[in-house]
Amino acid sequence: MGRHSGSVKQKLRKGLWSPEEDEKLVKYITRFGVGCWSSVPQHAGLQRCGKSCRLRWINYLRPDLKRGTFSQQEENIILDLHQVLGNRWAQIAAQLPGRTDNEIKNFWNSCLKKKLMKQGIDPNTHKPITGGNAYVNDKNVEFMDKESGYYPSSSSSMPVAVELERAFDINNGGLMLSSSMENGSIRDTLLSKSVCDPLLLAEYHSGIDLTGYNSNLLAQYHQTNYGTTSLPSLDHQNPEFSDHSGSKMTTSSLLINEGRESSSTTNSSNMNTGFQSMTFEGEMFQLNDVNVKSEQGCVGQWQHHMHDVQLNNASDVNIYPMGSLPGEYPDVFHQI
DNA sequence: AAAAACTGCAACCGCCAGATA
DNA sequence: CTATCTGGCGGTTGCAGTTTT
Repeated sequence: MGRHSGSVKQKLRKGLWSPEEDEKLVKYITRFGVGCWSSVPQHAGLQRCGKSCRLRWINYLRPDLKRGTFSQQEENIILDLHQVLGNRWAQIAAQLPGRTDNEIKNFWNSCLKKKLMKQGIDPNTHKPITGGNAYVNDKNVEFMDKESGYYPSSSSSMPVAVELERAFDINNGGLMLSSSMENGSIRDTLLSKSVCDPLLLAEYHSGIDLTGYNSNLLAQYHQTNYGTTSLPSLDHQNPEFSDHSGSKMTTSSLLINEGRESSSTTNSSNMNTGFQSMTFEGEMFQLNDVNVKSEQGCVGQWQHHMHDVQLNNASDVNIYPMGSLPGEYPDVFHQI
């Protein structure tokens, strides 16, 4: 196989890089750029394998590395993305400019993992470790890090998957976090969809930028994945709504007051629940499924399946993106 | 003060997929 | 089509520095 291949049997150096070696590598890459790594050691005068040179450059010598401690925002992004992507460090690193997969992996293993466990959250599943169910209302505080403000009860920066998970576990009008997997993990749910845009979800939800699609982070994501920073307008989205019989809603616009329980269509009180439901004309609506497809980098379609509800006339209901408040983002979704 | 335990992180290892001969 | 090469990735190790006993 290709591993450790090469005719040169001369002894290669291992272990930590010396400043002299770093200098040689930097000089070479600066002058000739990154190309065939297997030939770099020979040309740069290094007693290392090409793989080692590559790693040293990518993880340490590259000039665009940020280094230093992770910011709270970076930490939140890692947590959100890990929840969706799992240990796909390279993919996570792609969303964090100046950070390497190795750095993020180390940060996760040495810090975030422990932090989550301290909060009673299983770092693998991102679900509460404690047995049985835990009510979210008020009591969810015990799973939060009050100091860092992560998982606040207002849900404004709660990881999207947690929030969505909550949406799946509604019981007798009370919201529950379930430690069982009977409803499937959010990760499974999202990954089972045709295309998923996790960063979009994370950012969309987090309230980093209420205009959602315009942040640099997302622009970079789209540049990386779709070769363009031109971001779609929310106005172009075409959600479809149907009841579980499959018939389309006839509403001109339908409000799913994301992340909050609404006591009326225009009033978003009861902010503590953080699940996706609403009350309209005295009836409670809940989301049982969220299907997020991505077409050319945008959410092309949301599909919300309602249960036990026949919604015939809800023309005065609107839809808001996660994290926004009614009035801040009116009429971004239109019925098709 | 010394030894042990812990922590953070750089680097290595083995596997894999895609490219190329 | 097969074998080989290469780069990329995630898991793991080893070591230096720090903290605790």
